[in-house]
Amino acid sequence: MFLNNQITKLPNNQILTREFYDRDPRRVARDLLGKLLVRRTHGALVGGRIVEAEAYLGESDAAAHAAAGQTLRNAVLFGPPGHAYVYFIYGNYFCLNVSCMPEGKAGCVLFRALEPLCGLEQMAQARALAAVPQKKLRLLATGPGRLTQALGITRERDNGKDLTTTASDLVIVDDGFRPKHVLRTARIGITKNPEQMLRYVIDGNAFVSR
DNA sequence: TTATAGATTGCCT
DNA sequence: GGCAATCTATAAT
Repeated sequence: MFLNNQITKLPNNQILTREFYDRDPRRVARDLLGKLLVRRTHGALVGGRIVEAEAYLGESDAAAHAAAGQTLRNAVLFGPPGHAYVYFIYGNYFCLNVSCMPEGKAGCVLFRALEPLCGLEQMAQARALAAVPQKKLRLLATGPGRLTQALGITRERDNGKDLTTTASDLVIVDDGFRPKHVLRTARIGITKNPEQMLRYVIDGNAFVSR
């Protein structure tokens, strides 16, 4: 069902604009569900549909990197909206966020899972998987660490990148898809401020983590 | 200068 | 279901 739904073209006019991200991260996270996150390198498209995302707020949110104020590491969060914030976690993985809110105000959305739609081979290769077994498609880009690995996202390569320009090789586009039902749950893996319902998932989608 | 916790994953029992 | 691996930012000595 996924393989015969592959994407071959990405019209530039469907790239989400800076205004889209210039809002409360909770609204942005909700609206990012169903959009496409795609890496385009020498003509090839690699990516899929966003099915899970988490909102991180500013100083009021103890779980957010911005909670302690601006540092060298989290500076992107305080910059203009629509830029990639990539950080290294647990000595092994990168996590991809997009900055929200106007310049000077922190806030972001963490991408947690994709439904793979294009470049499955490249993703499998990037994930060091020998093949793409139908039963294990979830292993390609479900989970924030797997997602970044599948798209080759690193801090050096992508941190601070503007995701709203046609020149960017990493973009988020609207192909018209609208999720039927969205669920809100607690965020995963955090210890501070765990009770807030800031994780957004497409209800019933098989590529949501857990 | 040293210690520790962390927005995870994969392998172990 | 439990836990080690591994790097970095930040807190503690």
